[in-house]
Amino acid sequence: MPDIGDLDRAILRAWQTDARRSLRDLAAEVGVSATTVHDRARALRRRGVVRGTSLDLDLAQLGRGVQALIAVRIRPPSRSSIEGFRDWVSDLPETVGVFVTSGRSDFIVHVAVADNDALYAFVIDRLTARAEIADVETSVIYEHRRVPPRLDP
Amino acid sequence: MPDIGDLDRAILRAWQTDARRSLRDLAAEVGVSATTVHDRARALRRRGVVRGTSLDLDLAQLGRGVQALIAVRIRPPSRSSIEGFRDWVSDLPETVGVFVTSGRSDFIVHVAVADNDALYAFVIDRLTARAEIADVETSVIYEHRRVPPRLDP
DNA sequence: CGTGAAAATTTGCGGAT
DNA sequence: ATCCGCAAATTTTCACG
Repeated sequence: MPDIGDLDRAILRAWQTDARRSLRDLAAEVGVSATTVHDRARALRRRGVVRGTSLDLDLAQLGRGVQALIAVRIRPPSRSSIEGFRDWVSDLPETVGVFVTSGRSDFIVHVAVADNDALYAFVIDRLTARAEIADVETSVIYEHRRVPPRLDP
Repeated sequence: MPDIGDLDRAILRAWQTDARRSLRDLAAEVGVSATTVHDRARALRRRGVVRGTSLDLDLAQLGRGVQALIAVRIRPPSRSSIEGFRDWVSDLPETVGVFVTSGRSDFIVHVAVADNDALYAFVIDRLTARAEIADVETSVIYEHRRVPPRLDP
């Protein structure tokens, strides 16, 4: 588990602000050549440090103005139940994220739906159709901020 | 609030799989010219449908192998308390996401730290230093999946 | 890690439907 | 209002030192 290099960190820090920034731009910011950034970026991808690049979308403008976190408790909390539910819920069209957690609940499911009616329907029609669900608790999201992870040198 | 067009949806659907895909590539997949994709992509950015592009990082490889969701209850839950805490917690180096929610808690804070000791220190040293915190409940994240929002035609 | 050159992409402009 | 072709500017990519 060798620590990641300082140059890689600097590249990621600059790259993180905009996944589409040009290598040339990144190179100028971190003070190396574009080729070096190219090589490092490729290596970071290959090693899986950079898993991919994604779009930050305004879901409200895409017809899904209501988001919620739904805490779910599964019974029994066995591997097969956990993995089965995880895979099933990941593929629902409403789901935008799934956390498998310790504590009061086994899952926190992050969903985005059209409106409150759709949220209610999701919880009482789709979720509770699964026999392994022991308990559900819904929290509406008023605001959600993603914070770019701070990468200190 | 006019609904977004079918072409825009198709572009976003293709673009979403990799924010760095070339316009040419996207154009080939959706069946229009690269210029059109360019124009649409720019318009989507300008309108804020696409807020930005981000890197999907493996935080474990960056020395932050433990993630958690921390439910926080604030007293009083007034606008100034809520916004004050939100802004403060957003800027902590451990924070990678902040949800402002209804329900049992006012916030769900998503953090990534080096190890369990760092998590414990974060909760009992940093968080509870804020006078407005009434209650905290920590859930360790065993697994976290981000799901690209499904954009149906 | 860098240089240099070739290949590919992005981007602005004008024009067609 | 939408979409495309074209060509210049820029960026990515690779062989080599």
